Amino acid sequence: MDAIDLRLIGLLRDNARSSYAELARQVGLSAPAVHERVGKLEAAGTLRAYRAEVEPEAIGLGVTALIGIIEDSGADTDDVLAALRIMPEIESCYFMAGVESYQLTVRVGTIAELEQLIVRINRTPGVASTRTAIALSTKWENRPQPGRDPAVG
Amino acid sequence: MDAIDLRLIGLLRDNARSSYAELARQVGLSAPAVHERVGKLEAAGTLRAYRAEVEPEAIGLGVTALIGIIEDSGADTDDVLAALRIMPEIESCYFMAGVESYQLTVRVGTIAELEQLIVRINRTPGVASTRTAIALSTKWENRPQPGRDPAVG
DNA sequence: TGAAGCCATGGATGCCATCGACCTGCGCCT
DNA sequence: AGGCGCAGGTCGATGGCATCCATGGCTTCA
Repeated sequence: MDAIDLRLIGLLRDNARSSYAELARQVGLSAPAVHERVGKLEAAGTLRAYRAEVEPEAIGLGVTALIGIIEDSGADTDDVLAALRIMPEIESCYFMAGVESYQLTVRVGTIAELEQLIVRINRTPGVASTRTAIALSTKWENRPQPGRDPAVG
Repeated sequence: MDAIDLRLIGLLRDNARSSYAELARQVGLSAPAVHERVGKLEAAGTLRAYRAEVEPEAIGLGVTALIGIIEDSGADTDDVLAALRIMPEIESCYFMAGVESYQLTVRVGTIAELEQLIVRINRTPGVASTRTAIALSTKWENRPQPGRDPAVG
């Protein structure tokens, strides 16, 4: 992980469909060298995936909400997590410090679907209560931040 | 926007670096046809960007937190937003219904940096108070959800 | 029923991914 | 000090891919 790797990561975060030739021009190496570096970053798990970012409204997912979950005192966290994992509407799931054990980002088509989702989560064994906040608008999402050398950090 | 477009979007959300030839095989069309469809989806803004998903720890961003912001009663929302926008640590920013006007996802390297960021946000004119919750672990993030035809939704 | 437009097909062409061979600089061992 | 081995680079070749263009079919609307 050196400065060139960080630049490659930055370039791929800006445009994951860049060709290796293009990346090579940008960082001043040959295409095979870039190919090998990117392959190693993928193998190391640093580059996890390449994803298209889609306008949610265009695919019928116009409602975004954040849901906090308070667990029952005796809840089995693994069971709760497994139940959450199979709900496709849950885009992100963080295990949090604080009263609310989980914080979810969810995406559905309509307020009615959001209601059904909340009911389903509340019925999940181990879930004591939920707190939902609806996003009126998304100012920005998943904005890439320039990486730093973790050794320096 | 038909079923094939939705499948193309799904394939690109799973792997944004798929070649057009590969996409064509998956959906049963020719490569030029896929090329044209994807181009139109990009032009329409449905496909916004292609991004590499990076392990945050590997680029020195191991601390994730969610911050809620309560605005001053007389705050100019545009000014607050502009101040937030120039903070690179803020990965996502939603304008919310409820007491907390904004909900942020932030990513920093250390708890000390998180503290500095919170101070900076609290000092921003128009910000009355903030509430921060730290993510102990990320169960999953940005999991793609199968799209639906928005006309049906 | 006819015409027009949209869209897929198939071929051609130049660029790209990718493999193998070789080179170079550095650290280590003798 | 000198040579060995390795990590990581360039170069060249080749097969596949992106992309443009001309052609032809299907649908839709008058």
